[in-house]
Amino acid sequence: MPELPEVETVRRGLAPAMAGRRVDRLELRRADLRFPFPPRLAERVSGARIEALDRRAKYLLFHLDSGDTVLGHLGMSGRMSVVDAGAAATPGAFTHARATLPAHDHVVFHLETGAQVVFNDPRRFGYFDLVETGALQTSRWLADLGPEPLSEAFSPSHFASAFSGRRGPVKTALLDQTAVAGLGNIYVCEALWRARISPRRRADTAAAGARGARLVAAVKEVIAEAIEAGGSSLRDHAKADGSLGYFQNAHAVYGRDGEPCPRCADEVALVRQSGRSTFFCPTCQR
DNA sequence: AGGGGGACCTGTGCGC
DNA sequence: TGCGCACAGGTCCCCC
Repeated sequence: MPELPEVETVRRGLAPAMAGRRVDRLELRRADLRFPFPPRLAERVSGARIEALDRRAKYLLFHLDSGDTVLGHLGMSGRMSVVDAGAAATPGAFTHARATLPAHDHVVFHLETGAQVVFNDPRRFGYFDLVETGALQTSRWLADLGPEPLSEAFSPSHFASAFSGRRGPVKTALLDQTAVAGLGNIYVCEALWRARISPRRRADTAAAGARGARLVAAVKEVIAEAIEAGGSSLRDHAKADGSLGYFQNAHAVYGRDGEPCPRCADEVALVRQSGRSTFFCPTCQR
């Protein structure tokens, strides 16, 4: 599920249920996810009020009135769903409303309203940490991130200098979160297609001059449109209420190998770069 | 420093 | 119908 647009979609879905609410109890149903939970996490969150929900790159940030922030990452298969007070009171409705296996419900925020926010993650690549809000930007999670793609800081000049001297393929470089943060496999493939740049092109030449400006613009467009669409729902739901995003219908190349390129009608190709699938049109991406 | 590969997990879909 | 393999939206760590 989770690249920046999916995480932003989750944030928007959770905010009405969580912002301004007190957490009666944080329930941890196992000792760890990808990493061990920080010491006394449940005690330090239970009883605190969530002042605001924020997002940085693919991280969810739950700012507490205690001065701490819960930082969460969804990994590959993590999702967060709101189960409202009525449904939570009815065991059958509880699981039915979310269409996920309760076996992988690892963390539950029990809110003062009676609503529950459930973190479900079959693969357990997701994780939570607790960081002093004032130290967030320098924390190990956020310190090295590049700018948000939709910010002015992600400009052609920033991009060109961030990739200067990088001779590896631009596809791989874009997945590295230090030049621009929040992109993953789907949106990198889609942005390169829009910019008509080959994923195999050297990063430094892809990010320079007119090409670089095209790529920056393409990244911004793709990310903005995907957020607007509620993200991409590939094999499960993206949204906090269990409904589907629909940006997957707008994918030009991702997951469409063998289909005609929407621009030139030649066949979309699938190659492997650094162990990950890359979809692109070899004819109109150069 | 940059780049590649393996590791971490479970679920699913496909070919035989 | 069943089995085994490849693959999945991420990123961390080790190695060259």
